[in-house]
Amino acid sequence: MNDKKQGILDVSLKLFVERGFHGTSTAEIAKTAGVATGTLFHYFKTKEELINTLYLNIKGCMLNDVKGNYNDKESFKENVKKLWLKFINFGINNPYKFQFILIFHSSPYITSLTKEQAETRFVEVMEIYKKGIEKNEIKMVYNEMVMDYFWGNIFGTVSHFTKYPENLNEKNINLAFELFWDGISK
Amino acid sequence: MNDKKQGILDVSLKLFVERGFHGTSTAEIAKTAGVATGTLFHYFKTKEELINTLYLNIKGCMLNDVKGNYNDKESFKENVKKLWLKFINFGINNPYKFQFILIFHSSPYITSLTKEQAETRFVEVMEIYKKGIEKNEIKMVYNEMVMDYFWGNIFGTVSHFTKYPENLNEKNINLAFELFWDGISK
Amino acid sequence: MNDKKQGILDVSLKLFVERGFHGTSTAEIAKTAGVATGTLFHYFKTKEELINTLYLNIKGCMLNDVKGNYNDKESFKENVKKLWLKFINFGINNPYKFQFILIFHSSPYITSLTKEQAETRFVEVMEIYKKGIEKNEIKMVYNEMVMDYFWGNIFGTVSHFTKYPENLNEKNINLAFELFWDGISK
Amino acid sequence: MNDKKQGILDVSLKLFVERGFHGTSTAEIAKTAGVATGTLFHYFKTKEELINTLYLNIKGCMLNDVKGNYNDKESFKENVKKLWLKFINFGINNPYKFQFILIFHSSPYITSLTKEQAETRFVEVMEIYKKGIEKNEIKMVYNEMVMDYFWGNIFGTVSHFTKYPENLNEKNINLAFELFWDGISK
DNA sequence: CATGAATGAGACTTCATTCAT
DNA sequence: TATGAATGAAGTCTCATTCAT
Repeated sequence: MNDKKQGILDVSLKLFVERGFHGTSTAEIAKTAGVATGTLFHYFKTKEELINTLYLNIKGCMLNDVKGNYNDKESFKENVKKLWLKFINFGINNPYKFQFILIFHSSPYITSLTKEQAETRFVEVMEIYKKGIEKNEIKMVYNEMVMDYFWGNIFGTVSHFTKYPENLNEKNINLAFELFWDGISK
Repeated sequence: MNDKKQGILDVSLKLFVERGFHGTSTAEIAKTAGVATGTLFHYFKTKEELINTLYLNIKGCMLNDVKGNYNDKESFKENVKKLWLKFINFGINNPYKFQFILIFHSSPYITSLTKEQAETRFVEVMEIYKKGIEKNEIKMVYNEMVMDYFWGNIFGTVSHFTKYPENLNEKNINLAFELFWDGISK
Repeated sequence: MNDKKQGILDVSLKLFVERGFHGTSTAEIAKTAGVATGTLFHYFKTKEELINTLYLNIKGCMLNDVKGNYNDKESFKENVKKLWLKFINFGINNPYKFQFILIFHSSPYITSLTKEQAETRFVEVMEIYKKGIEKNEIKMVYNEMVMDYFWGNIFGTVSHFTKYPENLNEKNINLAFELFWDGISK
Repeated sequence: MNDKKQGILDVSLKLFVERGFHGTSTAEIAKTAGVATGTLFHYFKTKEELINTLYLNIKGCMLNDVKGNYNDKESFKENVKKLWLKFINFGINNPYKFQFILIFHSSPYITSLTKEQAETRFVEVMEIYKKGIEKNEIKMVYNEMVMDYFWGNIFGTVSHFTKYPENLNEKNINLAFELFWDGISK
């Protein structure tokens, strides 16, 4: 992707998270990115197109960081932990992107088309839990509740280590995972 | 509190949650509340004072719904469950207020003074967990992590039942609590 | 005159001079005067009526301070000096009133009716210069030019002693008068 | 300078003089200048920046019209008369600019920085009077009083010829100068 | 007489977007 | 591609004035 286009996206991420959609002006995005306002509108027809592109971009980033196949040679718990860790790491290493997803997940500026596009590829990532039920390793809880338990925990854990970076170490990460695991495991 | 003032606050809650701070105009708040724009600014010097007042109000509501003393005649788990349930019920019965807290908890429009005022009274509510550690019923996890585990779970659980209201029944609530409890309990 | 009414007028004078007509709100006048906004409008139907009343008041003050009969026992110069001094003293002792007259003399908020009412009584004060021409003591200059020479000098002299109050003493006042007198006298 | 920017300044001068700072809306300035409101704020960040720029502009105009070197081949009186005339001509030919300076000279909208910038270059223009004292041609009056006598007279004289343009001719101008000259000369 | 809540027009300013260069 | 001057609708907030108490 073009340097200027990418620059605009990078700057937008930071500003949209810090000040919200309407709180960030296209003029400021352009200025911070070091381009003219006209240039911004050359790459993105409207401000909404910009934020929708950004949303897809970021969800794509997260997906890349998080995807991976189930490894039959390891235990189910190991497999779940790997996935959990990838999400946690993504959140810790990309706080702006993580926040962005949280904030704009249910915002009216992201069109339903965009949300749909972003969602489809995630479903397969979550298939892993079906294995857990098959293998009788996790509680008999319906899918949607597992998902929301998972997300709530990811959210809480990432928030925690972002707020208290001094607590971030392997021991505490493992501790946090145990809280999560003991919740869903049988 | 005055009728008109309260009307403005009620309308603001809905609109701020649905469209964000900058996405909601004072003109629209006033119009929806059935008062003149001047009246809004008669009660709140600025839009920021309005949202800060609203924030304190809503945190106050939540606190009222949630507070209560530890009952020594019941088990520790029972006590925790009661607190957890109060939060969940608050979230389910007041989805706008719950969302509002989530969205504006870390927004730049809420001053640090406001946040401070809102926070102080919450600390004591959470003291309950100290009992759990004393009684050796919950895992040896430091305070802040328990809190964030708790909040993440509340967030995930309320989100779940708000998204799928058809799943809301006693059985599922109990299920959700067991996920939470098995996570922190020894 | 009523205490509250007078208070409003006093406060208005100061604020109108410092911030201009539109720069001063009726709310601020009322607040500074220690009355409710409604009270202000009880005494003055509109903001314009207030400033017009004030204008007439102040011109009246100046006239009172300045009037006096020609004394045939003293020289013409003595008579002129007395008049000149009265104006200078009025300006120095009432800087706000003096400024107010300067500023609002040609403003659109003062109606022509008000100006007319204020002007009529001043004409006779100035009749003194006719004596000077009769007595052949001042230059053959037409009336309007004498008036404007006089006013320009009053303005310059008062401005001077207001800006540099440390220079205000009898010697310098006399000096200033000599500058004036040597200009018009033959 | 840009056409539109200059147009805005020209219109502002007229309106600020006729209706005052707060009495003139930016919308009206823009409309009268034939530009959009946004354009006004493209060139001037705020209404105050506009009036400050205007003030510096106008003081610069006056300075240009008025400056000139002392000519040793002519008498001191001739030199003073030339300076005096330049001010009078400026005032008569540019009544709006002259009024503007009078009105906004001591207004709170003009920042002290602006006033300072405008003042510095004027001091040297006035140095001429030092020659008069050296040459023993003018009265022994301290500097500041000469300046204020001068300004008062300029003000009075310009006001006069602006009010009564039918009196404006060489004879009356000379007459007015004699009033001034006889005042300060020995 | 006195109050101050309530009004809505209008003030200053910002902003997404366009278009000639 | 890239620019930034220009636009005018819309935003926040102020203000003179009214009126029920």
